[in-house]
Amino acid sequence: MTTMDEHVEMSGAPNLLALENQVCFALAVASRSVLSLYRPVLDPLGLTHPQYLVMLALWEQDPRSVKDLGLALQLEPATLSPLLKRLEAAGLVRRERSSVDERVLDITLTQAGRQLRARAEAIPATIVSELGMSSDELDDLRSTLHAVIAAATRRN
Amino acid sequence: MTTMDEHVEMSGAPNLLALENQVCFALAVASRSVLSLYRPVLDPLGLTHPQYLVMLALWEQDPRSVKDLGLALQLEPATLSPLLKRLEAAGLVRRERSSVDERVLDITLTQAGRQLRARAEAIPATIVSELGMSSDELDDLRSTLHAVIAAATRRN
DNA sequence: TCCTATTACTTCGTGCCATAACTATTAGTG
DNA sequence: CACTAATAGTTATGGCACGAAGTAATAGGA
Repeated sequence: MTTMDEHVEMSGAPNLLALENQVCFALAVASRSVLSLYRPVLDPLGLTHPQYLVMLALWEQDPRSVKDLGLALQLEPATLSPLLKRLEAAGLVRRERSSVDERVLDITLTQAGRQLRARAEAIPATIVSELGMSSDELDDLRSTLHAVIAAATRRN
Repeated sequence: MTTMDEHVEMSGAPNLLALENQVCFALAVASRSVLSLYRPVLDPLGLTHPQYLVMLALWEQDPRSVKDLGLALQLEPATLSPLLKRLEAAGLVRRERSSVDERVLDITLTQAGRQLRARAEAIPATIVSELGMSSDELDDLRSTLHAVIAAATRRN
């Protein structure tokens, strides 16, 4: 038997190439549509969503190297490099070569960067309320997503 | 009580700003990591993942307008416009103004575009096998994602 | 009919994302 | 010690994504 929302042809054979049956499509749309909820919330803080994630990582630990941030956020250094320059231009972080290893760039929060955390505290609740989903549903979603991430990066 | 994979502080209060607790982060990483599985599979077809989704939409129905594709794929016309030009340059689609309404651009599959479908048939199974998740898990994931999409776009 | 509003698409600017090629520094080995 | 390999980050290129502004065509109302 097939699940309730799988698109099935008249013949009874599921169309494997039907857009609605693609998990990748659902993932892409879900990601874009949820992220778009953050735009109006992050705009007043002067952050994009990826920048917000970098700030979350730095609020957990600081300073951190570019490589370390890349591991935490699953982003290439080539993506982080210009992003961190924008955060520096916004006055939220400092970018300084490590004195013990000149290859490493220490990303440190500025005073303004640390203070921004207080304004960010309200964001998760705002988004959850806009989504209108229960914590149980969200917990379920998050653990399902973690399973997919594990599956997709197993052989990485 | 809290769920198994939620990050909780020593104090017992969950850190709402912890990276690992963010659904948006899990969504972004899951989307990127699953999409990255498609790259080596789509490369031989000369398609990027968004281009593949457009082809899926056109294989379901053709011709379609840019607006129609945008509704089906949840993409802005400003995103589709250059993407469709690249598909045209690749010889997969034709871009022609509708004769009944000159504002509308009819996107039509070329012979090569229709023929590409045969080579794409194998893709879903390939990806599912690489992911190594059961159909039940994938069905569950897809319906969960559809619920999130509905929640996030409710007020669109 | 004319004039305005709407619609469909395009263009522009900014930012994200990945791969590849490059520079500089450090580590490891003979 | 010198030479090579490995590591950290940057830059370049191509493509995706969105908002805002613009153009052309159509629809609707006075």
